[in-house]
Amino acid sequence: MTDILDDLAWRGLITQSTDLDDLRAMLASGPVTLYCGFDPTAPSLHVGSLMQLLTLRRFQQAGHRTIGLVGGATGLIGDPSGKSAERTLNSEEVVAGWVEQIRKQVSRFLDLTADRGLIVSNLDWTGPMSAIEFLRDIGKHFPVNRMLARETVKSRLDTTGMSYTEFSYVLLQSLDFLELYRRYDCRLQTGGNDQWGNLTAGADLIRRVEGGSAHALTTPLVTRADGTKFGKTAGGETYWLDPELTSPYAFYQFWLNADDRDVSTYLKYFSFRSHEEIEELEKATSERPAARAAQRALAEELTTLVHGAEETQRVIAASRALFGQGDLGELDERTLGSALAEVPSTTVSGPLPPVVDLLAATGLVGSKSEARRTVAQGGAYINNVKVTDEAAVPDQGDLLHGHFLVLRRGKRNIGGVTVVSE
RNA sequence: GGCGGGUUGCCCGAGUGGCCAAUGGGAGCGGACUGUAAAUCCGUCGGCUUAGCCUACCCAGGUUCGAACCCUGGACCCGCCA
Repeated sequence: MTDILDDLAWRGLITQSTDLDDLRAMLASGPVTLYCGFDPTAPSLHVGSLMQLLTLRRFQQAGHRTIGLVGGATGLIGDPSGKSAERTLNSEEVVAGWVEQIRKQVSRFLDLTADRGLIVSNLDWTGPMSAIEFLRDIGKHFPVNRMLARETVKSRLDTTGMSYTEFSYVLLQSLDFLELYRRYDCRLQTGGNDQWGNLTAGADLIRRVEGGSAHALTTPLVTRADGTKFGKTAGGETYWLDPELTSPYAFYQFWLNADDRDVSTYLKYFSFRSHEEIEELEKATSERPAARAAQRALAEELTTLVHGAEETQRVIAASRALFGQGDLGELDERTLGSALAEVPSTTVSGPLPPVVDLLAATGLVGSKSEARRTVAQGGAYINNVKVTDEAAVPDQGDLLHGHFLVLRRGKRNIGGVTVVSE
């Protein structure tokens, strides 16, 4: 088996780590228990969290024991890392609901059989703890002058300020590491690079309290060549892992549309393909970028990982059908119907409404005004035929197989209309 | 506590009684070029039952034929002094 650290390093997945030689020796001497935490700050994890999930998975595949921690407690407090302003607290009920969602998602990526991996919530040990206990046993090990020197705190002191609640966050996360060290002999915590301070604080606490040695390892912040935020739509919406929040089709398209300049980096970060296969794909990208072999491979692999093989085949088929060069009318009814089931759609019964209304109904545009504008600018299509009249109304003859319309806005936003009998 | 400044569309920011749905920039969107890529250029950018109407310039009142712009009260933010 290749050394896990060598693999991570090759993939560019190590940004910072505590004593690498020591960590390497530890990992080489036998299975190590490690963990990574996921705070319930939303009902779902997103593509950014994926990197952490997959890193845990890599460790697990290398024979180590992984713990996925769900932040039932920390999610109630709010991590100030990387945040420029105080966040509003979410209610306990809301967070409790999210904990369950996140727990399910994390479980998907880990092998939880035979003690190879487990899922915990930090509320289990933080909940029963008294304030006095917390302040005496944990707080005592955190000198305020050192806390104030932390980048997260410093930047906020000069600007928007920070509540005691968020100020204390690092203590809770450190307590988690200590607790997992005690319970499971957990020796390593991984996380995004913005977590470095939180991770090392935990390792320090373990040293102070237990005299033990524990490590921290961070992964890079994922960037995009065009400078926009990774994992967000152009409009700023997040790509979630939950199929209810981001459809598998949209998820697949997200990866498929990766910039040529980024795709090789993403393959290394996110794919489980071998180094050789990845190098092959890199070569393919530089030789025939238009074929987007790397993007296709990446999109297929990750969609499979997150949404399953079956769903992935459906979205690939849908993408192929809808973006194909051929006539949409030549697709058989079943293929077309399934393809449209994957994209934003609407159903109508009764007389067909104007194109403008249909565009708005599918969500392809935000308003009818926008729909009119799109038509006026020549960016609206029905069944791949440009719509030139703002008042256009499709007729029965436009319906494919008697009940489908394929709407398109711009180059790559496709929606569907299904006509049902009343 | 005292004095002063500010709050405008997704963001930044101009506008100080009618010509303002509101200059300009950014983001977004569409087009051209391509490869469902990038860069570039062009266009567009509150909503609607679209020659018109409705809603909007922190909130609530008022003055006026007419207010984002004037007056009164309120909320929030930011400087300087203490």
